[in-house]
Amino acid sequence: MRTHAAIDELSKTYDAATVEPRRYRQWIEAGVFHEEPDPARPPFVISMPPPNITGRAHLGHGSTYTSMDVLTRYHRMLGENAVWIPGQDHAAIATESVVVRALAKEGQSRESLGREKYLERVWAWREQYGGEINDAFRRLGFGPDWKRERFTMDPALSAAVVKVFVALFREGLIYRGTRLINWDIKSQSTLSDAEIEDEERDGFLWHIRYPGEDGSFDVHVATTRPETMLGDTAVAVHPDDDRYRALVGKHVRLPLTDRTIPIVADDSVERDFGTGAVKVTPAHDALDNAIGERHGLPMPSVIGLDGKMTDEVSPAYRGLDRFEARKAVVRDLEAAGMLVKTEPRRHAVPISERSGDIVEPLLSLQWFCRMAPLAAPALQAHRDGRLRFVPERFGRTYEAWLENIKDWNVSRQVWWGHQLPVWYGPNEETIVAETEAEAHEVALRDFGIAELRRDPDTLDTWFSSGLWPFSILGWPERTPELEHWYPNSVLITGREIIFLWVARMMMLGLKFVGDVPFREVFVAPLVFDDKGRKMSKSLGNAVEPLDLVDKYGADAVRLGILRQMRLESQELRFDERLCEKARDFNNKMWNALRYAVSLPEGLPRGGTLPPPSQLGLADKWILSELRATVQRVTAALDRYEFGIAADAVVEFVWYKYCDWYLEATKVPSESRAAVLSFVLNAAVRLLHPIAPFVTEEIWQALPHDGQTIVTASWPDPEEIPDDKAAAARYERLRAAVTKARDLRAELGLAPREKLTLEVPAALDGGARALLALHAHAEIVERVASNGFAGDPLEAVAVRAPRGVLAKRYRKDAERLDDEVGRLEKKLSNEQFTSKASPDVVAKEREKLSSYRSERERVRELLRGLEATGEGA
RNA sequence: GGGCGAUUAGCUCAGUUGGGAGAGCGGCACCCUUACAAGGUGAAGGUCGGCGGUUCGAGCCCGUCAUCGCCCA
Repeated sequence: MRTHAAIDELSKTYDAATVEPRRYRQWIEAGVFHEEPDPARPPFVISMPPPNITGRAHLGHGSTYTSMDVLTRYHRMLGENAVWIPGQDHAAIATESVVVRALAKEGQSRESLGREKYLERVWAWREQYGGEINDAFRRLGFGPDWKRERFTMDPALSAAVVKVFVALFREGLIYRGTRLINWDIKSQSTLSDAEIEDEERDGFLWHIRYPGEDGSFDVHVATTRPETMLGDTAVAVHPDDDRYRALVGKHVRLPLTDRTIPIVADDSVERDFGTGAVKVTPAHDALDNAIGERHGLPMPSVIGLDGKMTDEVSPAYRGLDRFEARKAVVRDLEAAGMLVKTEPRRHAVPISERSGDIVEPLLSLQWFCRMAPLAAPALQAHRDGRLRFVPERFGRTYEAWLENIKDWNVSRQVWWGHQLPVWYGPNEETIVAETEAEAHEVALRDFGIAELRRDPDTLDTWFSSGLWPFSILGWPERTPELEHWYPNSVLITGREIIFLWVARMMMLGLKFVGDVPFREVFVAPLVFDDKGRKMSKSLGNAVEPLDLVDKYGADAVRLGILRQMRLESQELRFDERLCEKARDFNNKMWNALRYAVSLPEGLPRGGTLPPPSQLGLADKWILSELRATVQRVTAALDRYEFGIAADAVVEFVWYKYCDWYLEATKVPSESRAAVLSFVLNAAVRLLHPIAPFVTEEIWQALPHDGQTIVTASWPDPEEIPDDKAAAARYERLRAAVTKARDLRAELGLAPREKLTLEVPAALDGGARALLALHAHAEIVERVASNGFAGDPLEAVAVRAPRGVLAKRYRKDAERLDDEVGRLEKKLSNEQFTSKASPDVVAKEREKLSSYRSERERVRELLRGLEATGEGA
């Protein structure tokens, strides 16, 4: 396919808004993102972390999801069997709260509708709004294999969930029990740690006196939650704390109750907190619960699921809301003379991300998954290198979590999700089965009962996402997809879900498929605003990526963000100016295309270069630079260094290709059209994974092979000529030009006025033409400096009034004196020459001699000035 | 309290195994030079957070302190 557009057919500025939707449509119609498993090619597979159906595109997707798109596109161009599998997460709690809120506006509720009608309603909601984020992804140019899109609630994926649950139950890894969990009172469900955010809030630290049972001592404890004292069952101190050593084993009277509680010694107590003695409320605090477990303490629940005080407390507080109870307790403690003091204190309060309510830790009968047996293989996989984190340090985070793993509360009091495959008989007989029919069979066989009710709870959303890398490939069937694409090549995610998600996929993948779900985990940086604050809805500083796409185009948003990405940095500071700059760059590249197609001789067919004998100095230089750029970009992408890769292309295209090579071709040559076209074609392929649209548009307008740049091949550095001597010579020419431009300003010459350059007679015509062009100069021969032995380019000088030149040369000479002096001193240092590596010493000697000869040149020019006394 | 990361020009960031610091933006000067003003050319701007150590030599390695951020408890 070839298109030779005349320059006036191409708009003067690149118009992303019209190009992007058109190109995306073409890609979809051509099916370029779809792959079938092909054992003949190496696989490259990424499972898209499924966004919530309630989710919206945010800038975080700019770094993580763009990285996935870039890698998939890059590996596709390398000829691999590259696929990026998309999908969505049903997001139980988030979706439920959205739908319940909508129902509330109609005066309805889950219960008033009934489970079946309610679920229909949620599905309808999903149909209507669940696709929004995919539309956003398309606008961002993402190219996953849409035909393979999966949803965690798809029948096949739901069946996988049930299968895993039943298998884990039968192995004794899933059990039902009463444990401390995070309770969201407003949404009436348990929460995972990830759904809780600690927020600093103003409160008080109340110091309470617990009198000794025998009246011989008092113990003071401090708390930010005085209402929980009604559920205290001990006071704990550190075993090595001399202040309390004698009291351990004694009892104190718990104020406002008729109970006495023991003083226990426990290592976990912080001696420096408050008085060093802490109240222990095992039913309402995680640390206290652990102490309670260790010491076999009773665990009365004093706050109920409704947030009100339970029957465990005295009638005076019973039924009070937890915050009213706090006031009442403080008031009564004060009246009883048990309140020692009250000090204002800012402290962390756990807030439900879903409801905004203060989370209540409490004891509840729930389903749990025993994690230790699953964690051991996951830990081992990392230790023996089957799993690798990039950057590596996140591997330590992963290990630390697995080493201290706790059982996982998998049940949620939500209706939207995977309902537990659990049935109960009239006497709480518990049956776990893959289907209702099987449950009845088992019930009849094992318990002789026919009447069953199903557990209304659903599974934690992370349970189904933990199966994601293999459930989307068809597990438990041994599909070709599963055979060829598992393990995935890499997982890309943010560090905040290493525990919740990454570790669980590892554990479940190893357990059920028998291998790691992915070989590498790339942890992408979080996106911060330009002031270094984390972007969040609550701060109101989140930037809407689609607004940016409207303003600058998707390519510019992607390029702008990726240029900021660095491997070791945890934060990506976003500034809209980055997108603006990237848009400018796209336009620059676009105009390079306009220039190329406007050459009167036209662009040659086919992508081949003329033989080296027909290449000029500038041609050889730009080709060497291109080759180095290909190597740099390839190496960077292989190391997940997206910022380095993007920078390398931009620097090459803008500051080498456009600023110098393109200018150089304004001296007509036989080779220029072929080289311009070859280099730009390769450059847009290098950039295509990062900026897919503009590169396609340019590639299509250049001579090319194939239907689309999406499936074009990655540039091969071995096919690009590399003439180091020629490249070095062009660098000398560039240096001469830059020097000449320096003097322009001092001469007060306008850019359009011509400079005069004096060159040695020995300088070849090709170099003269390039000098004249780049420096906008007239070339005259200077007879004076014919004795110069080096490259005549080094003897190029500007003709200017004696005073101006003398000033300039003296400044240069001074600088060179400094350099020469520095190196002479260094090289005369016995310590340096004997201890530094011979390599380095040789390099320094070389530098010295080049500075010396440069200084010689300058001195010669100065002498020449003084001898002739000539001006201009 | 424990762990991790950052600190380089006014701002955002580069700086490859240690061999006298770079880019972009902003500000300044000059230019609409026919690919591009979403552009070009040039000049200015830095005790590389502080202190100490290793080394012939430290932005880079080690220690320590300070400030900021993230994670865990």
